[in-house]
Amino acid sequence: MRTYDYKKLLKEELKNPEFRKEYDALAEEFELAKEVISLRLKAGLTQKELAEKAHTSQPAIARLESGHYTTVSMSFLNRIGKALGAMPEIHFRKLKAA
Amino acid sequence: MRTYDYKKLLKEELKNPEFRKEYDALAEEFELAKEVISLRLKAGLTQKELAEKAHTSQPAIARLESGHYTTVSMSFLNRIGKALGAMPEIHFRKLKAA
DNA sequence: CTTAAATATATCATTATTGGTATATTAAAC
DNA sequence: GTTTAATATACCAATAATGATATATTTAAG
Repeated sequence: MRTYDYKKLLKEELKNPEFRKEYDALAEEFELAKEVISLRLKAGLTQKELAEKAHTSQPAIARLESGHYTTVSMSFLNRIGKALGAMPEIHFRKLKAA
Repeated sequence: MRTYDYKKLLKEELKNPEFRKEYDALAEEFELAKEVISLRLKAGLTQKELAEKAHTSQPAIARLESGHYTTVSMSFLNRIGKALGAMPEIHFRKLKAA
């Protein structure tokens, strides 16, 4: 059985310039996935553990963290947020005129 | 047939302290609805017109603007955003420890 | 290497969201 | 008052998102 300390792990990994660069380079559209992953790791939770807290399944968390969240509902995000001690906020950002 | 100038209308209405107060007093959870309404009015669109641009129905817009968006999907918001020249952004805001 | 935990992918049933339509309500113009 | 446009509400069918499960892959420990 592995013993993880994700909090420490992420912290250490972010000190690594290469890891940091790749971490930050993820496209804008994956911001939410990044946030979920980051919050989950900081809370020291595995996907399975978060899934249990949010009353969902590990595969559902994996789907969310994969970054394909164009097909995600606010109610789902609300449950995830609650399990992570956070709340989702949505705002529309104006784009430059076409 | 009424002729509206929503841009002007909202601007004028927001000058009214009472209107302004009520407008701002809407709960945090209605932020998104407020944004949609504001963006739509600034674009000079009716619910029906926005619905057509977003390939949805006027009642669906009304539902969104009513503020009950815990049951709204990102794909729906993406379409609305596109029609309004904006894009939805989601972030998790950390809550104080329970 | 083996083993075990964590994460990712796939499939299908169930449930939630949205579409479509009708109609009610509100508000403005006349 | 009437008429018309805009918005809101209600209902059910169609569709999309999620649940549930199984399994594959990745990663780390030994």
